[in-house]
Amino acid sequence: VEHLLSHILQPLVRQLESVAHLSDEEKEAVLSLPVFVRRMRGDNDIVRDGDRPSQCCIVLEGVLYRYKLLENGKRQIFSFHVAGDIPDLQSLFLTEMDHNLATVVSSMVAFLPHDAVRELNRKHSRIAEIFWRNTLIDAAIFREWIVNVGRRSAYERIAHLFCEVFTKMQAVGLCDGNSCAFPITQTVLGDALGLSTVHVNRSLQKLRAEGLITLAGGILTIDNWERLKEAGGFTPAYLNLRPPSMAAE
Amino acid sequence: VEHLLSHILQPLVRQLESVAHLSDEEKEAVLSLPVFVRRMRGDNDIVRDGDRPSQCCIVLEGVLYRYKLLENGKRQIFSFHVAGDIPDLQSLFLTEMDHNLATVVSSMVAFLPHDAVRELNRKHSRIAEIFWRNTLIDAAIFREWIVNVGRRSAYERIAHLFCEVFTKMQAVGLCDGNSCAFPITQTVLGDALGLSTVHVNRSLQKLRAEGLITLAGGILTIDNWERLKEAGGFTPAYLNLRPPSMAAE
DNA sequence: CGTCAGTTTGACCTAGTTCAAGGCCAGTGG
DNA sequence: CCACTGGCCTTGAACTAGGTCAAACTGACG
Repeated sequence: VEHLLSHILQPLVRQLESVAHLSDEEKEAVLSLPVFVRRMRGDNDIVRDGDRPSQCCIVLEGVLYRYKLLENGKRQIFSFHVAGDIPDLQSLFLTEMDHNLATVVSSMVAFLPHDAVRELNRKHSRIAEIFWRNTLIDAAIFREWIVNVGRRSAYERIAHLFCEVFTKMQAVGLCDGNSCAFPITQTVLGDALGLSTVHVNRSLQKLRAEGLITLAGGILTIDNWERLKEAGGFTPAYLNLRPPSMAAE
Repeated sequence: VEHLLSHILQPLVRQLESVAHLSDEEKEAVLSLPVFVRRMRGDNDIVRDGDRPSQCCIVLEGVLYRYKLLENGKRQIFSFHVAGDIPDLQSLFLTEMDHNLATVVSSMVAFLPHDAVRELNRKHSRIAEIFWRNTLIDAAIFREWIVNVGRRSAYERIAHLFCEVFTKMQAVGLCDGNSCAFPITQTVLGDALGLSTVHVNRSLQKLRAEGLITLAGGILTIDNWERLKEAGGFTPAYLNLRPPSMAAE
């Protein structure tokens, strides 16, 4: 078991376990996927709108994000991804990318051929189900993102995003107490929330002034979880995480 | 073949064929799914946030929509569904609903037990793939919806939504020339686009004044497709429709 | 003919944008 | 060791897209 814990794809297993139970055999199967690992500098596209990738990628370290660019130069971001996530699993069945995938900061990424995933799915229908489930959770997060951008104020949007990111990271063991890495500039934050940088800045200050969070040096600290949750109208059900007790097992 | 064309689930087959090819055997398998059909009045919930449905539903006629309600009473809609759509296929793997599904107008809905879908998936892995693919397209539409709400003006948002709805309906043969049914009130439109009713009204008038569309009596007519597309920044790639030539076959 | 749901209009208001300028590092190169 | 970048964050002032409230209008339907 020792070698499993130190395996390079361990973050993937941890992520899968945050939403479903895996047998030892299934873990073994996942870990033996043939991947090609690459470190990438920050702010770099990995896959672009219009590409037809033949592999999907797994975040091992760092942060990725997905976005679209409009004709007028505006950018909309619709997800952030941390260690263990497979941000472009959808490319397995949607041949042409309809958006871009890029690094926020320097990251380690594993590339996994579609064929290998397909074979894994064929052999382990349970894993295929979990992958499918993962893409469905992705969609559930998009739905909530729509609510966030469509119906919440700037202040609420930011609070909500912080809750979501923190909860997801906690589920895969990437938090340290009530802090987690959050190396995201205010400009990027604005593009994720449909806001201008200036207004993100001001709303952020309000969040700080009210003692809900601390955000500095790329570290987000939740100073008052209850009030932050309330401010963002956050309810974690849509993330479909296993209850912590089960996840612990 | 005659009985196939008049089969009650024919709209489902047509929808599946708009995104993937189906063999005769596969069509037969889909059509023989055991469903329970029900007509529902307009503006009625079918499944609610928090429910744990054991079936999913297929629109046979009419229009459904999915939405969430916020604590403060605001509503955000994130999709409309027409004949052939399976709006809550995700409930197959996400046990608890994170949103509501309701009728816009009086509609005919077929209910399909999860067990039957699972069995179909097991027997026909190609169909399972197509279903998966369908949920991925759902997610792609959500992504574009985020862009719409996050980064486009009211005028652009409405134009974009019209393009999307029209294109989707055309793909399943629900348009009549450059017109299609669009029995959606301005209030509902506002909740879909993150706008107030008043502002939807004014933007709509602009769209009309410029001769891009006609919308009256629940019928949407596209008067200038090119300019409407441009106004909404619409590019249909994300819908992952098969090219019309293939779909025709 | 009244009612009810939906649309339209007007007037006023505010959350958020835009533009432009400073401030604050951390890193680089002399 | 210091000056000089170049990101990023912060601030201020003016502006505008869109929201809110409230009333009038329209048409369908019993």
